[in-house]
Amino acid sequence: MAVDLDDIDWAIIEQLQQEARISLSELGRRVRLSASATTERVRNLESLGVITGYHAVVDLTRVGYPVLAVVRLKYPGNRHQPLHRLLAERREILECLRTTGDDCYTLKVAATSMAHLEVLMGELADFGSTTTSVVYSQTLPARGPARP
Amino acid sequence: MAVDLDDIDWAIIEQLQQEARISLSELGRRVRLSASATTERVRNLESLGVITGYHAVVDLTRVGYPVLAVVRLKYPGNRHQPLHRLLAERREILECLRTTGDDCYTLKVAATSMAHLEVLMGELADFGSTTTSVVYSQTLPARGPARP
DNA sequence: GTCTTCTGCCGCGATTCTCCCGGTAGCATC
DNA sequence: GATGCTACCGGGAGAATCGCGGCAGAAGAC
Repeated sequence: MAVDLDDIDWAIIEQLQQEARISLSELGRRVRLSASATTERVRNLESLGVITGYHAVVDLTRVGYPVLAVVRLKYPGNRHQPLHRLLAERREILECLRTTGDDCYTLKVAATSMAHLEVLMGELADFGSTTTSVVYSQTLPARGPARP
Repeated sequence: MAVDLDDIDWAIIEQLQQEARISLSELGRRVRLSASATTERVRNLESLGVITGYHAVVDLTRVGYPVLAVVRLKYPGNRHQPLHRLLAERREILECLRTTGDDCYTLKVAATSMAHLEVLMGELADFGSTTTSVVYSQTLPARGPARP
């Protein structure tokens, strides 16, 4: 499952984690490789599934979602289909992790207001008992892994 | 704080959330605008702080971090500096949210093995009591917000 | 030793994109 | 109707991308 990556691969990954929109020639300059060799490396990392995508990140508050919450969902049954349907419909749910422990799922939810959050919590409560924590701040800007 | 965005801005945001490395001309084609107008809009979204960055996402397993965990940290004191230092040093900590409720912080941690996770948990336990849940799977690929 | 194959890199030319500019349509304001 | 303003378009210089052939070094066969 794990792919082995040399220093240059890691340098490429670090750069693209930070600034995904730099040109391949600029990236090549930074990792000291020609543009064509860099292109080949990047394509390779993509097709190996090491790099899974490139995403713009937006400021949730500035686009109208000032409320962010972490929800833990304790889900008694085994019937996961309806939850999956909700995840697909409700774009306010930004992330959903299935975990060990008492709380089967941990979700990250964005809301336009506390009233909106209340509505979303109502929908989630259909599936089991929830524990909600509102986020004060992102202490860390989300980031990717470094070389082990 | 919130910026008001029209349909075209949202179309641009949606496209760049999905595929951040498309060219500005291609983006322009998709949102039915000339390349130069598109460029101007994107620059504007960046300088308004709506778009905060572009990041490559990697497959954690394929780069050597097969273990992902969500850690809740109950932090009794008020002295947050040491934790901030740990966050800066330890790149295995991918995300850190400060939240309401009993557990002051919620972290996302990547580890190379359970043994490695154990070490990381030991370091976090210095700050307070922790609750760790290992992640089975990401039910949802992390995504950004849609138009409210 | 040397022949073959393979891998990773480079350089080149055709196409495409980016960047910066001036120009213009629409819409207020005076 | 003159003036500014905003958002857009088009054009041209320069840069980036893409696909190709070619080359150096390593590995393996004999």
